[in-house]
Amino acid sequence: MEFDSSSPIWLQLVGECSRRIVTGEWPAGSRLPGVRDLGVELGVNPNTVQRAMAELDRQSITVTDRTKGRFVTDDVARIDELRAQVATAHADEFVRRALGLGMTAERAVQLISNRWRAMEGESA
Amino acid sequence: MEFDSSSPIWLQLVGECSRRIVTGEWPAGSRLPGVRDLGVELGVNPNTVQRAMAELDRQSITVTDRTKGRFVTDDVARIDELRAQVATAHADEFVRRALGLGMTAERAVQLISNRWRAMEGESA
Amino acid sequence: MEFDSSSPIWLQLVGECSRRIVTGEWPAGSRLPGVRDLGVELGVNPNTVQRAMAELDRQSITVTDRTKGRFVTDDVARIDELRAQVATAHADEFVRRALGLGMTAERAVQLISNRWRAMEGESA
Amino acid sequence: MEFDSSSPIWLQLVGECSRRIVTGEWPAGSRLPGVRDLGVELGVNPNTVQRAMAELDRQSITVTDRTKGRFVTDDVARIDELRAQVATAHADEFVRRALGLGMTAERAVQLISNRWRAMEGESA
DNA sequence: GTGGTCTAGACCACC
DNA sequence: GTGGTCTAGACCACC
Repeated sequence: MEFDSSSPIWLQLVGECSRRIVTGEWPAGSRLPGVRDLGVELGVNPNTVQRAMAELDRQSITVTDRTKGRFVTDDVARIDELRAQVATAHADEFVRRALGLGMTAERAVQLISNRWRAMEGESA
Repeated sequence: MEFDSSSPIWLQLVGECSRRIVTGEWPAGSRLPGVRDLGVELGVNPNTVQRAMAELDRQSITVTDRTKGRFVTDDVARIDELRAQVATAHADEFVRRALGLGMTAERAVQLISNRWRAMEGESA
Repeated sequence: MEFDSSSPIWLQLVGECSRRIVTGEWPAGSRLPGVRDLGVELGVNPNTVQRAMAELDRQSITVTDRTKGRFVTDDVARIDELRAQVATAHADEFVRRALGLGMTAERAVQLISNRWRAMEGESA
Repeated sequence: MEFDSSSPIWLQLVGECSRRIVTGEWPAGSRLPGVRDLGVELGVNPNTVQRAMAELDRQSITVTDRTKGRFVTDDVARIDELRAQVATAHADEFVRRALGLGMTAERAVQLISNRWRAMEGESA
């Protein structure tokens, strides 16, 4: 994974883990890798991973059992909520760029529709 | 500017310059900074800038006068075309992510519509 | 190989490689020498060879496998197209010279016919 | 002017001067530049120029008056003959290349015809 | 091993 | 001054 200098690495890690959870890469209720393993995989210090994990716990996205490890929440409503947040963030990024290009809302919606059909066709 | 290792720096420079042109930051017909100045601004070697500029020239996005410098094309139709390409790339990125989140086309379009109203309100 | 200063070496290399391909010296689908070997053979820097090779790739005259090397396209239609381009360039050079000598089209065509018979006889 | 190492420079100079004479750049009967001036213009030693001039004299393409200088022959028949030699050399080069590309005589003649019309149109 | 990228620095043409 | 080219050499990914 690539990090940029626009925000703290631990915050970027929160985003990356959220992405894995809402895409189902890390399913509800599944066990997360340990902080040391994650640190090695992502090339960051375990302490930095720990700080990101603490934030996920705080947001009830993950829960920690001191003896068994850390797990994705099994509260699917919480995951749905997180997925909505992630989706909104993606939408906001697109809208911000489209506004920068001087597009109208109608044109933006039309473009998304067209590209959706095109990309759905590709993968089908 | 931040570069990642997913693609060559010169290609990322092509993208960055295209962005500046289609957003009007570098207007049609305006003079670009010299390759040496751009190199300093972006923290890369002038030769790498040169390689990106050669690609812009090749795509008729810019034109070069060996002695006066390099200029954004004054062919606004070409810039419109480029803007459409950039918009499509942004749309594709959103669609790809939305598909990864398991969204439907209807939901995606609705989300863009909602966020457009929200962000338009912000900037207004 | 001899280079002149009328055009960049990398462009002259594109021409030389095209010539080898359309004459069958480098057959369709065959592997090209590596950029380092070609550099030694032609007496130029491997980077300059690389620049020429990139242009051949861009024009789909060659295709590159990062680990196996670079190959002449096996698309014979593409090679036929290139051969036609090279032939036109040769014809243009002759016509330009003939015009400079004040020849008429009829005389030029007659001369080519006569010389063709003469040279065909030589090689036969 | 560019020289290559395939033949002696004085011989290449003979060719260059012949070219200037048959194209009318140096008209029949006109005075040639001195060997020192030509040496400077072409970047070669005056002795080398002298050797080329001697060959032109020998072929009766030029005539030398010890006191007035060297002149293009005013024998237009000799210039016509030279022009025919130059034209044949150009034709031979084209034919040799066309044979290398595997063309037929018919195709070669047709190509010259087509390109003649195209280039005549351009300059018209 | 293969090709691809980047840097540093020299040199060139053109004005 | 401007951009364009070339070289030398390091380093990378991929296998």
